[in-house]
Amino acid sequence: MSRLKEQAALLKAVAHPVRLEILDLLTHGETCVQDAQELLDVSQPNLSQHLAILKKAGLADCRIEGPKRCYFLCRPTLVMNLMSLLSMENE
Amino acid sequence: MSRLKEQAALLKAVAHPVRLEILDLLTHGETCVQDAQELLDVSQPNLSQHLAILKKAGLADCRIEGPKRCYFLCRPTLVMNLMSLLSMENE
DNA sequence: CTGTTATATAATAGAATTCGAATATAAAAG
DNA sequence: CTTTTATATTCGAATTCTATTATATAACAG
Repeated sequence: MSRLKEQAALLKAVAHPVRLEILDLLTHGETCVQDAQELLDVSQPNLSQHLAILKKAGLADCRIEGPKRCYFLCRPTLVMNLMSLLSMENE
Repeated sequence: MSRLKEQAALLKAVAHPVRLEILDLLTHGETCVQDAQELLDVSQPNLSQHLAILKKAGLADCRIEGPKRCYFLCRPTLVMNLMSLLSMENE
């Protein structure tokens, strides 16, 4: 049952349109917040909040590079498989 | 972007431990509410609510059989693939 | 009809999510 | 130092989710 809770928590972290978009971005490679913001039409604080949620869920992490944070996927295969599942019209 | 919202909505419907358990049950075949309740440790009204959420998300539907409702998966392949993704420890 | 079984719906209260606004931090530039 | 750039954190209000309780509906039995 705690297994189910973990799985549900993971799904909850993904279950948001902006976070899906972030994850999709990250499948194309490491991205810093600034670059993501230009592509995503979200405010900077809100983007930070979403990134924090993904990080907490163990899906993303970041590397510090000067004043920038470069985010990347921790479980790229999982994310990519999930995305491809979602993108199938039927089944 | 509305595509993303739809995908997020689908994930949200799945992102709950009880609903994950229900979906898992349904992968084993059609199940009536009564039988599900015995296996799931949820109250009858709560179970009905969760089933309604899955139905609304287009993941499940039911067949009326006398006083019983037999629930089944509308997109079994999607659900099964999702479950198997979630059950992998890494990746 | 009346009661019983199986399920759904409505109402509510409390918890959690969401986003915007303001503020904080930390690195680098000057 | 002071300012600027890049990002994070905090707070609060609005919304949404969740579970419980109570009530409703629908089919069937007697």
